[in-house]
Order: sequence, then structure tokens, then C-alpha cells
Amino acid sequence: MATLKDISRKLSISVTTVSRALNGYSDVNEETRKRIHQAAVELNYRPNQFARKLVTGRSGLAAMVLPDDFGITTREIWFEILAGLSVEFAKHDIDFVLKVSPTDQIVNTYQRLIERNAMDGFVVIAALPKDERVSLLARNDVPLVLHGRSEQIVECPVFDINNYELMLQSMQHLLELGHRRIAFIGGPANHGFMIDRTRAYRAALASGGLPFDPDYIACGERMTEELGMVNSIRMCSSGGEEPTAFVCGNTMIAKGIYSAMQILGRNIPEDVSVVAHDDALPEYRAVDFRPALTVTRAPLRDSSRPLVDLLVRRIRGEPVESLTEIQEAEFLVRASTNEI
Amino acid sequence: MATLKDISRKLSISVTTVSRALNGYSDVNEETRKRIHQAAVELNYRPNQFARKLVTGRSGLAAMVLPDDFGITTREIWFEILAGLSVEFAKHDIDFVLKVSPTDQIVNTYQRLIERNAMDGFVVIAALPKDERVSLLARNDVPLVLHGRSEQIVECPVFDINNYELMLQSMQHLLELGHRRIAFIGGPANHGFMIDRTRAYRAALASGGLPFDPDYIACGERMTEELGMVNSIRMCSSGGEEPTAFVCGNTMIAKGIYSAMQILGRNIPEDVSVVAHDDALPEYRAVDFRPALTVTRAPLRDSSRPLVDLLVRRIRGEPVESLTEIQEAEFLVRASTNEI
DNA sequence: CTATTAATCCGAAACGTTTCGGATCGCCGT
DNA sequence: ACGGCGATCCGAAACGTTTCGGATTAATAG
Repeated sequence: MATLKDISRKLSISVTTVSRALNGYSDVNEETRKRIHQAAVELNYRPNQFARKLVTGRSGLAAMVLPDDFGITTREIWFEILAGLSVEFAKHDIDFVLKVSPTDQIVNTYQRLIERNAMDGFVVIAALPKDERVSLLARNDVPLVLHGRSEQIVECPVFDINNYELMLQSMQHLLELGHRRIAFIGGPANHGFMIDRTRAYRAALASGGLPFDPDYIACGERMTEELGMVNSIRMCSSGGEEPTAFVCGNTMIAKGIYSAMQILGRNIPEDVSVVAHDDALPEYRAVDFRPALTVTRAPLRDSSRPLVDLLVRRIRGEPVESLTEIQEAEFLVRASTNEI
Repeated sequence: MATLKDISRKLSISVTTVSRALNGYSDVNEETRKRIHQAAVELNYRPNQFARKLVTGRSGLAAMVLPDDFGITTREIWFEILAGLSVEFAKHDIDFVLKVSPTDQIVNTYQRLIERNAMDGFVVIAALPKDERVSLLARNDVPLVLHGRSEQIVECPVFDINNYELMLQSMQHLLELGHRRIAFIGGPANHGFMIDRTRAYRAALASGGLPFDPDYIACGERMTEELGMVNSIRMCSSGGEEPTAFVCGNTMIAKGIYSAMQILGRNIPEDVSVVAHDDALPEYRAVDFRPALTVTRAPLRDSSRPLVDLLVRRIRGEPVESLTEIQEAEFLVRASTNEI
């Protein structure tokens, strides 16, 4: 409730000087700065971010808008992302606003938010190769940070995990164990991460001298247990040659495969090996799988910090070229993979 | 980007009048109001909420702060609540900010938010009988809406479902079916809703002339499948008389009981009846249980609208006495309950 | 014909910051 | 003695609203 004017009055120092002292300008005497700081804490001064916004243009607000049908993932995962972002933004004194919008109106929602001009920046998750949200924001010159690489050439900070590399690692591991028929059950075909992983999958097959069999790859809008279950059952009971190994887009899919293999009477890892990518959601702890699941691991929680940092730096005006961060996944060999 | 001044200039009308026209004051001619509105849309005028906040004190921001360990519930449920609140607030042109805070610092977080004075109001979920968050907010005179009744006498809007009544209904149903040994597996003992339900549980027993057996009631911090599983197994294998019916705090607990009964070789509803309260999370659809689950039903999604409405009305200055809403649950008899 | 009143409009101040462009003063070198 | 310079400070304007207290005009009442 205390304002600059209160401090100014109390100390008989101009508002200007008080402001400059508090903001660390060099043209204020060290001793008066001390006095001002002290008065500030005595009066429990908190700058009014709205007044500040009026003149600096910065509001201290960042937003994320997400579809009310959860798009590609589940509630748990969205929540994990939201929670991470909220605490990271808080470290920069930024309030995180959450907008949930009907899926078919996402772009309108962005449009309105842009017009209102209240957000310092946006975080955009799950980039599509050509992403309307991204181009809209970029066109209006509002800062955003992208999770997942997008094909379109936009000047914006990007954070991603190295999807190509992690798939390569999984495949290499299986190839070294002697597997020749390796299936891939992934996520939505049009998403950037899936494209990268598919490319790596094919590259690995090729490098192992193996053919690409379209029956051995399965995509799906939702990366759920069900997806893993139905596709692995299909692949194993089509009458043709069964895969001896599965690589999965996430651990839920792997869980589905585990159930399917149990139903079909196959043993992991004796009959079939399973590798997955692990976002490290507590509910699906790969170590707790029986047998423990071999994974490439890149905790979702770990993405919040870089995402927020990149956005904040973009807002502060750092050149976009320096604002790209690609995270490598750990590779953790556990008990779900075996020689064939 | 267009401001009042732009409209004012374009029409040669004072800023004052433009402002008053747009805000629907009566002292502006109908025709000039028309012109002003038209100019506003032509220039794509959007009021600057920060400038407005400076003078009116309203920011158009509401917040919820939640613990990073999810407190009593799960990620899914929190997300469901968040999503609902976000869309409802949007209808009132209020941005919803999400604060996630370490559990032991919740109160500090509130304190800081209050000092910053940027939020128009807060929504507080899962009230404890004596809730520090509530008293802190109330003491500082910042608007809040409470989900779940709190014992302390604070003047604040409250939304709740009628926990007492829904438990009574479940019990009555079971009693009418002839059950005499009815167990209750609920949630965290210190929470308001659990207290109400326990009271109703005991009242129903008493009205049926049945004794209260502490072994037949189970509480737990997390209302999960596991809670239902371990407690129902314990109750059924203690050597004493087994319960013939369970009433569950939610459908996840019921799911755990279903699994437990299968393991123990008991049939639902022949050997044991199950009733639950149903928040209507899509993942745990009570209709999809085999046998379909008898429930008291009050969808979580339905709580967002009243919650937000109450808060908005409080912010607008309506007297608190009128701001209480208690929702009755539906009672849906399905296949999980039977005569004994 | 004048005093009221109703209908419309408007100037200016205020909200709490930041920032531009000096102002003041003591001191240094010459 | 004087121009200049560095160290400190400050007045005033600006950001985009809302709102208080009139001002103007025309119609109405007496």
C-alpha cells in the first residue's frame, strides 16, 4: 500500500530519486540509497506493477492457453507442465495465467489476448510443423517460447529434447542386442517430436540394414495405455512375423504393452523387449515396472526451467539466435530389454 | 493499441465523454454513444486494464494457489478444477492466475500476493475447519470464495455440495436393502467434507439402530484406489464379521474395492454392495464399472460456475450473506447394490 | 420574462510509476 | 578566476483510465 510518494515524503527526497535508487541506477549516493532501502522495508513498500506496466509496457504476466480436450496428452501431464511453469515464473516475479479454451477457438483466444496486450509472453507446447498459434504470435511480435521444434522459420526461442537422438539410442541398443523386428508405437503423427522420432527410427533401421515395415509403426492421437495395448496385440496376432521388440513413445504406452504381453502369454524380456521414452511422471515410474523398464529419460519437470528462462530472456530483449536449448535424454538400461 | 484519446480525437469529443459512453453512463446522448461505439470497433479499441486498475483498483485478475504435493487429491482432479475455473473466469473477463507453492510455504505465498495487491480475489479449495489461508485473506479484506464449508466464522462466499445429505442418501439406500454392517472408506479426516460425511454416517447408523464400529471406518490422506484396496481387504480378512456394504469417498476408492473383492473372490453385488460419491471424472466413469456403480453424483465441473459467480459477486460488493450455495447430489442407483 | 431543471458535455485531477532533460555544487586544472 | 566535469539530485511529463465538479444549452415552470 505504501507508494514511492510515501517514501519520498518520509525522507524528503524526490520521487524520482527514490525510484532510481530502488531500481539500482548509478546516479544516487550510496548513503541515500541505503536510507531509501531502509525506508522501503519499514513501510513495506511493494511497487505497483500496474503503474509500472503503464510506462514500461511490462505487466509481469505470462500465459499459456490450452485446449479443453487436452490435445495430445492427459490431465496429469498438463498439470505437471502447469505446475512447473508456475513455480519457475514465480522466480522471475511473473504471474502465470492459465487460459483454457475450446479446441476450435484456440486461435481466437490468442487473438483476443494479443489485442488486450496484457501478457508479456506466451509458452506454446507441442508445436506442430506449421503452427498457426506460433505464426499469429510471431506476426504480432509478442514474445513466445516454443516447446518442440517447428518447421516454419520463425524467430522465437525454442526448447526441445533431442528426439532424434533418443530414438537412435533406443534403436541402437535393441540392434546391438540382436533384434531384427522392432516395432515403434508412438504418438500423433503430425507433431514435431513424432516426426523426429520417426526419422530416427527409419535411419536406425537403415543403418542396421533392415527394411522399414509400415505394419511395425503405430501412431495415435493419445499416447495412452490403450494405444500400447491394442497396437501391440494387433502386431502380435496378425499371423505374420511378430516383433521381438517395441519402442514406445512414453511409459503409458509401455504399460499397455506389458498388459498385452501378459494376456498373450509372452514374457518380457525373454520373448519381447520393451524400451520407452520416460517423461518421469510419478504415476508411471519406469523403475516400478516389473520387469523394470529400460528408458530414455527426460523429466517433464526439467523442461519448465529452460522454457521460462528462454522466454524471460526473450522478453528482456536478448537476440533470438542465442535462445535455443536442446536437452539430451539419459539412457537407462534396465530389465525390460534382453538379447534375442 | 487504440486508446480513448484516439477515439476522442477522431470524433472531436472529449475523452471523458468517450469513457462514459463506453461505460454505459446515462448522461451521454444516444446518438453520440452510437458514433463512439462505432469508432471504437473501427479502431479496434480495447481498454487498458492496467490503467483502469490504477484508478478503480480492479485488475481483472483472480488467483488460486495450490500445494506442489497436490494435497488431498490427484493431478487429474486439480487439472479438472483449474480448467473449469479458467473458462468460467474468462466469461467475466477475468484472467486466472495459477500459483503453485511448496506446501509449507502456502501461507507465505498468500502473504506476498496480498501485499502485492494485484489480485481481485482468490478461490480456496478444500477448506479445513480452521483454515489459515482463509483467515489471512479475510483479515486483509481480500475477496475469496471457499469450496467446502469451514467452521470458523468468516464472512466469505461459500460453495459446497451437501455432503451430509448425500451420505445420508447412500446409507438409507443400503439400510433399506437390509444391510447391517456398512463400512465407510473416506478421505482425510480433518477436512470439512469428511467431517460432514462422517457425521451423516453415524447419524444414519443410529437411525437404523446400528452401533458405530470404528473398525468399519477408514480415513486416508489420499483418496486413491490403493486406499480402497488395502482397507477393504483389511476389513474383510480381520477374522471378525465382514462388512456387507461399502460406501466410498469417491469412485477411485470404489475401483480399489472392486479389485480387492475380485482378489478375495467376493462378488459385487451378490456378496457385497458398493456405493460411492462420484465427482464425475471422465477417467473413472461410474457407469463403466462392472457392475455399474451406484453413486451420489455431483460433477466437479459443475462447481466452477457457482464458485466463480460467487467470487465475482463478492468482488462487485454484494453482501456476503447472500453468497452461499449448497448443491445437492443426484442419487443414481445402478448395479453395484443389492439386497442382502 | 425569468428562474429551474434536464440533458449533454467537458476540463482537470488523480492513480503510481518511469524517464528525459536539466539543475546544483564542489572540485580540478590552468 | 573560470570553464569543465563528475557526482547527485530533481521537476515535469507521460502512460491510459476514471471521476468530480462544474459548464452550456434548451426546455419547462411559474
